[in-house]
Amino acid sequence: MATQLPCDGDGKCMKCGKKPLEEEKILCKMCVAPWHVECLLTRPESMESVVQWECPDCSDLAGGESAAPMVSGAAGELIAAIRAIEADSTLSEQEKARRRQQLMSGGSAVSGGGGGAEEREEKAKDDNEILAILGENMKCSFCMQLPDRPVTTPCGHNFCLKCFEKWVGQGKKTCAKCRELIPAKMASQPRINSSLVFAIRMARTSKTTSVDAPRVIQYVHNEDLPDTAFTTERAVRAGKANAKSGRIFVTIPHDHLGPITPEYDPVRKMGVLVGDCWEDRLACRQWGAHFPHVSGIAGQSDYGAQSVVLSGGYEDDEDHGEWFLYTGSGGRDLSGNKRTNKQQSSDQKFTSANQALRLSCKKGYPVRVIRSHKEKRSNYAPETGVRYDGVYRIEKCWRKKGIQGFVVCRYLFVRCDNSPAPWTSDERGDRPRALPDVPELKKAIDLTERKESPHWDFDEKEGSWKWKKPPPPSRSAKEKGAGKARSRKDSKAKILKGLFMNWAADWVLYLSTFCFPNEELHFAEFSCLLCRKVLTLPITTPCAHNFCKSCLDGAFGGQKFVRERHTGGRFLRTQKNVMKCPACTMDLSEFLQNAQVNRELMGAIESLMRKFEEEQKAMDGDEEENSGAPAPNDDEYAAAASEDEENTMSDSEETESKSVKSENETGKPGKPNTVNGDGGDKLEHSNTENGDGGDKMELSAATKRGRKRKNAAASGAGERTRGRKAQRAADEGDVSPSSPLSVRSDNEPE
DNA sequence: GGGCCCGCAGGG
DNA sequence: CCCTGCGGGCCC
Repeated sequence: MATQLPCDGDGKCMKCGKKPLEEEKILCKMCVAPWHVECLLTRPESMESVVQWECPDCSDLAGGESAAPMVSGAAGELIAAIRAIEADSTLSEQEKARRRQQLMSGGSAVSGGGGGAEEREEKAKDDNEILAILGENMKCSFCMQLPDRPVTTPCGHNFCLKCFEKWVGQGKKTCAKCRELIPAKMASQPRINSSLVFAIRMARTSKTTSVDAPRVIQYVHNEDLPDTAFTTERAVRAGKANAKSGRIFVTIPHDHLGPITPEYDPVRKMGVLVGDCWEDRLACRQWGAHFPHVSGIAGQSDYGAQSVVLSGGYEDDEDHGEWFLYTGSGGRDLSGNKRTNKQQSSDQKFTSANQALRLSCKKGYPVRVIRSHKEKRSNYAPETGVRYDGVYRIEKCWRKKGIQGFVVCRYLFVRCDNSPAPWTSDERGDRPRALPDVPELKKAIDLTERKESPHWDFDEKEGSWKWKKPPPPSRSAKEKGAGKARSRKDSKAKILKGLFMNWAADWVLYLSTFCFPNEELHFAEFSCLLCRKVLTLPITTPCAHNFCKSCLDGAFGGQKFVRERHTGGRFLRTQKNVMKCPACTMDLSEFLQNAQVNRELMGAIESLMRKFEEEQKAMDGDEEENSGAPAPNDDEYAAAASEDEENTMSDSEETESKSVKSENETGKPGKPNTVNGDGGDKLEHSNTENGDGGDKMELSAATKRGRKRKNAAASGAGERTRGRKAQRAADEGDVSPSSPLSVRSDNEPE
């Protein structure tokens, strides 16, 4: 087994030497050491396994098969001690973490503790301790509070964004705490440190939740998935410049306004949560947050706008987090087959997308807002990828002369979401706020303000934002169903290729497409809400959530149903231990005392499973028996070439049945294609890596007429210029000249 | 890091 | 059908 190494004290990966971002690191649950995910031979497969992840050193030691060479005897003892903490079922996860850390930093492990009487107080004390520790280490040196919108200097000191900006604004160039020089870039473009936001928020939540019901339970989940690599089983699809979109996971109609709530989310059953991140626009699209692939505005001029992306495409944009000024689209010269152009060349008007935004302004509709890492001038943009930041209302819109001298449409967006923004450690969402002062309004032309009362508004009684007037009915005929979006025309192999059958969502998609096309299959019935895989020994709670028995056992590992209490000599009545359903707030302690496996459900699943296996076997036959080792780059699951409905001429003959050969050329040094090293004996969750080698991406077979632009001819050869990659491939003799790109088919290449 | 290119998706 | 578009990979 190749040696694997963690990150060193400076945060540098000892394997590749790079300094991974926070989100590219994973912490071992045993020794709390950070590891660079990219350099791991085997990556965790799911969120759950991220939380439960053990580094190669610790797991090697545990397995006892081959002790990792760099773990000394002393370290072995340390790990044993950590294991003891880990095994102590009387400790909360938090307490375990605390003790692990104590151990790592040289303190001695606190012995188990009997879990009895003062548990609650003890816990509260711990939580305060966490807050205290947090406060010590990262108080803003200016206001001496836990930083609001924390920014972190390279020297590792934390400040409120506002305080920091003030400091820098005074011309200071060194860290207020250690006098280390602040790099100019950081000084001018500080970014919110989201890990810190998370840490502060967690500390605050744990403090409040120890007393009462968790208010921000959604945030726990939410923050569970900011890392693009692990957010969802399929969201990680490596984006390709010209790729087709993957399947849409949510069931909202295309013109859905407002937040995407759980009922539209058969996969996670959570909806799209504020703070959800994706690697790119394609993945974001798959969750319905913003459908257009390139366009920054989703909307229809006579209906309203669904969403916008802040991506730095227009220099007039101005981002203040809770509110921002957005620029309309258009006014640019896109000739020469361009999709974007930094240069304005004409005035923008309130038409199409711009008009859609204006309509949403007038009606007071909520607009979903996505921020992209490409927006470099904003403090609030994510470091990587794109992020859903909740809904905003457009309070005013107008036109003005933009920076480049042409008139642009302007929109004042103000946040109005029930969940706090990703950059605050608030526990609550927005309250109605006064409109900001916008100096440029003085020079506004065509100012539009809302006259009627807004459809989406704050309900004082409920203390939350909601539809005060019903949203306009969807006009979108087809709803994107997670299961139904696929047509029967798709080859089974093609679908299967992208799926991982342990995941109930994928499994249900497969079943509902091929085995039970006429049945309504739901995700929930088959998936464990904890492991998200197909239920084994399912238990259905009174609140109608399903879990594997083992997962549920694990969730409440060893907790007692009642607590004995006594003060001094007096015994008090035993107190019920509250055991909340992992999916909602219902107390399951009663139920769990006699929880029974849902035999009927199990039977149903088993028979479905049988059916599935039959289908699969049949298919394996068709596919000439090639399902052995899951080679990361295998092409055998290639798909029927064209499924383009819009292609009226069935020119599939033109799409030669040729697969681009992939001898696993390992790509260029910079980009490891196949991380999965040894395939191992179990199926890898390999869709992240495997489809990734550019040539192997499935692309639409027929290339349509090239784009007919006014002066398209000026762009080059009279006939459509072939893509460079195709050109290169052709040069290598891999692709016949008539076939544009890697066309794939069910057949093996001759 | 800037420029070029182009399949896709959606509006009208 | 035609037009537009705050992408993203790749080459220079």
